[in-house]
Amino acid sequence: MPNYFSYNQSMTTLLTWSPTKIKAFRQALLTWYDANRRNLPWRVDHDPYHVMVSELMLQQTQVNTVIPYYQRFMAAFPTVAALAAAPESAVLKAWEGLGYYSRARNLHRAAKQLMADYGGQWPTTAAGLRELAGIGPYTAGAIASIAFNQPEPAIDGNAFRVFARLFCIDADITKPATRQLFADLIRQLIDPQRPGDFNQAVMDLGSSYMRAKDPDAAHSPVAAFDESLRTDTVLAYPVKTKKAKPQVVQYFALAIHSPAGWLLEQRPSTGLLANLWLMPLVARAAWVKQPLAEQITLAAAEFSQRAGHTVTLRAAGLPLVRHTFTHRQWQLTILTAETKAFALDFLPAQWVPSLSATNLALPTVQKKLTQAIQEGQA
DNA sequence: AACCCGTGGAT
DNA sequence: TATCCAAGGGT
Repeated sequence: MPNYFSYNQSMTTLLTWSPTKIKAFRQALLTWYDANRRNLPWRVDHDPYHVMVSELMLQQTQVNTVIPYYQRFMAAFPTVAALAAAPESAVLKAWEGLGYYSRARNLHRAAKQLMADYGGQWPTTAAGLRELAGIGPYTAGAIASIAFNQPEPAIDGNAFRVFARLFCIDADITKPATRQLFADLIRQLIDPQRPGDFNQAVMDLGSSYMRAKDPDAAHSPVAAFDESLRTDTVLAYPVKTKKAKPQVVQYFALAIHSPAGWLLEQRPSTGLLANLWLMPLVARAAWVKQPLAEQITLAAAEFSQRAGHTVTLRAAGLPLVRHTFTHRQWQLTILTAETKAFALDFLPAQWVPSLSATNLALPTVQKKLTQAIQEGQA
């Protein structure tokens, strides 16, 4: 069966719907949305700051996960000006546990841009919004349409899935070039009177009747427009290539304790968990074939050199801590050291009296380490 | 273009 | 348990 769209064809000539059908689609979608829209904390108004914070948090993150973070973030940073004035450490602490921490740093950067470069005046077009840190094609379209009533598509995973099914589009949505295909289509479908509601309705549709797993396309408000339903191919869309498995990396995690507390090291300002705080790690890859006792001696030597202070490390006898990121799985073997409170002149590090009550932003993997250590002490 | 960047829920 | 995935952006 031929698809309505193929990878190298122009969308303009392939939208087979009549103007009448397009209007009927908009009405079916928006009527359903008006009666069934989710009540979400960032939907109480169309304030661009509220939209921006919610959209950044919602990138690759589920709605239910975001809600409490959004509430706390708004309480801590009620306005763009407040966010711009805050230290990055406070912003990261508010983001702690939400993941993809570059989003928090970009959001902070965008707030500073708005205050410093734009005099607090928001750009109101998608192209203008794209100049702000952390705002890509999706988020620019979302803010432009929701906050500024611009007829811009907001093409997230929901929109890809919804329109791939409605039109049986088999282009691979993981390929950047495919976005243009969908954008050309959605620009013709979007309701020029209510673009923000149109985009949000597509998202609500994509998280309910047209969800990825266990959809209920037959009862969707746009079932009559759904070519994949008509051809019984709903689950064939969208087409996407699979992700690679995360690679395993082994480290020693150093639980170094002194009268001043536990030692936490700040991660580098780029890369994984940038600027967050974590017990010092020592890579084991170069030593994997050596006996454990030898590895511990080598790890102590390496860390002592880094810290400018000699420590003696011991196996803690605690369970291996595993933590999986998008592209890596860490396997952490905890080593312990009891030491005096040496000066931290050579490490971006701090002594913290309590691992569970600190103003430093801790990634989830550190919380797993903390839990393993506390259970070992109990 | 291909790869990097977190986390928790669902199955 | 393993896998997928959820309102993507940066480089």
